[in-house]
Amino acid sequence: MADDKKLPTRAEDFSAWYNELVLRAQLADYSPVKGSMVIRPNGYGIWERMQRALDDMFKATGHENAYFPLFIPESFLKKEASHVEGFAPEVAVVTHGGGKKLEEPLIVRPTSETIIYHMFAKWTQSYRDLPILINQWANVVRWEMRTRLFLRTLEFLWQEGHTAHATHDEAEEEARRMLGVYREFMEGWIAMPVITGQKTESEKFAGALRTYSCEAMMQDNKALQAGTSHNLGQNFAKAFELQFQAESGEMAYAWNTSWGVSTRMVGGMVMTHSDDNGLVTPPKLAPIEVVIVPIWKSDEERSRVVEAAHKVKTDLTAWTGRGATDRLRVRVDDREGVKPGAKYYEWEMRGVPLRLEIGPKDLEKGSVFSARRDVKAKAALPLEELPESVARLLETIQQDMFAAAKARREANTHRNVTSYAQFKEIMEGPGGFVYAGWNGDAASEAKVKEETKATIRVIPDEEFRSPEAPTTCLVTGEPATHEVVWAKAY
RNA sequence: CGGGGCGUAGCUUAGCCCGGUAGAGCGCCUGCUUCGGGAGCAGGAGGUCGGAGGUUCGAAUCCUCUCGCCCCGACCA
Repeated sequence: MADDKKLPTRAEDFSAWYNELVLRAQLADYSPVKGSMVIRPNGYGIWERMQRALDDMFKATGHENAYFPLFIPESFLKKEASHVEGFAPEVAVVTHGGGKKLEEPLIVRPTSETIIYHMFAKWTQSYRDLPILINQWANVVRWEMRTRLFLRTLEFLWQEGHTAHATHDEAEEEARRMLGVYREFMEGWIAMPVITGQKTESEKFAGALRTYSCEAMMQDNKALQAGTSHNLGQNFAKAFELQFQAESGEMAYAWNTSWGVSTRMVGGMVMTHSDDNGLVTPPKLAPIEVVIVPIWKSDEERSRVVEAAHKVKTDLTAWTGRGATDRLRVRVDDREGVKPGAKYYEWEMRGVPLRLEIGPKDLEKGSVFSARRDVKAKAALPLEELPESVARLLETIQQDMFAAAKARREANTHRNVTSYAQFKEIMEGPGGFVYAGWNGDAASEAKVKEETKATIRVIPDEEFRSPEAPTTCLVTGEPATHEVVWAKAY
């Protein structure tokens, strides 16, 4: 009986834990259409905070928002050979409109490269029109066979940046810059450490020259690709005749990049930080940072304590120490008929980072009682300078969550793995990230995937590489051309 | 699309084998007492048993068809 109030635990069934948590924390709910979901206010509030932070970062790096339509002529998808090959199986096609069969079917965008570069071509004549730095916030549709809340659904929300440049190097710089922006966001806001690097040929985006990605480790030791940035080269420019006249007078094809992150990050946040009691949200993304629970026995106490609770909320939200527009996000739970303990469990399930309890004893002492969501730590905070101490505590929580996630990743990262037998043991057992040598051959990559389900997540950027580069390929024993990170992935 | 499982109240489900007209827990509503880690008592609302057809005096239960969902595998941010 008490058991149906508890979540399945991560240890006994990670996947059941995740699904149940997403529903119970009211992040999302299943919609009547198989494979799609409703994002509820609790979940959407987190997404909105993600959007705002990222959007500011995109603007700061010179991008502007625009909006391109949902429907794309089917013929557009076919113009770039590897792109159509990559996406055709998962595209939803509209064949009828207004009660009539359409002359040309429309596809529902799985991504917008084709329509965007078609438009860019229309807008570009000279090198003076470049670069074009555009972002759009949109929904996209990919008809997946197997779906999971936030991680893979038929429709999802994302942003896709699309840029056009005069030179390869400029495009390359842009692709790398945005990868850096993603990393900064994931680590600074989601408190989710990531490894950055380049994707192998077999894992790169259909139509790209090179794909870079941010890879995070979830609590089941599986990798989550949390964001990607592509140098598209001139593939789309050629397919859509995106040309410009260079300073020299000659015509040249533009160089493009595209980069995106999605509501999948909400799933990443859940699987990085949450525990068996429910959601744990990093303060910076929490729609509610502080919940105040008043505690009383008699009616007389109730009126005093509830009044004090609202006064504390007012003091906290009026404080401008984080800037006039970044106020503390506070909620008072003064519902009657629900006992304090029940409220604690409820707000813990919903992931509120900090709880303040205010009862008669606290009022006497001139303090409130605080409880952190991320760790079991409780302490009295003096009412004097409460906003400052609350803000400090939230900042500490944010940092501690990042540190804990990073420590967990490191503890489950294996380096100096040279024997394939040892590798198999790791993948069949605890899993995690394995740094190892690779001969650069897609065949050895495919063999490992076939035999262990693990794939090369990324060819890591320099700062993540081992002090001594592996010299032999994990699979074949041949000389290694790269050090790569292997893991099972979502 | 293959293999496995399941549809009974908002949720979890009992009943089905052996037909007799639906019961529980949680949640919800009202009232009183409670309230520093998931409250108690009393009263109450809520179900064409996924849908269609058949067998039968009678179907949640037996038969046929159908729809949907979940899990496992083949595709993927």
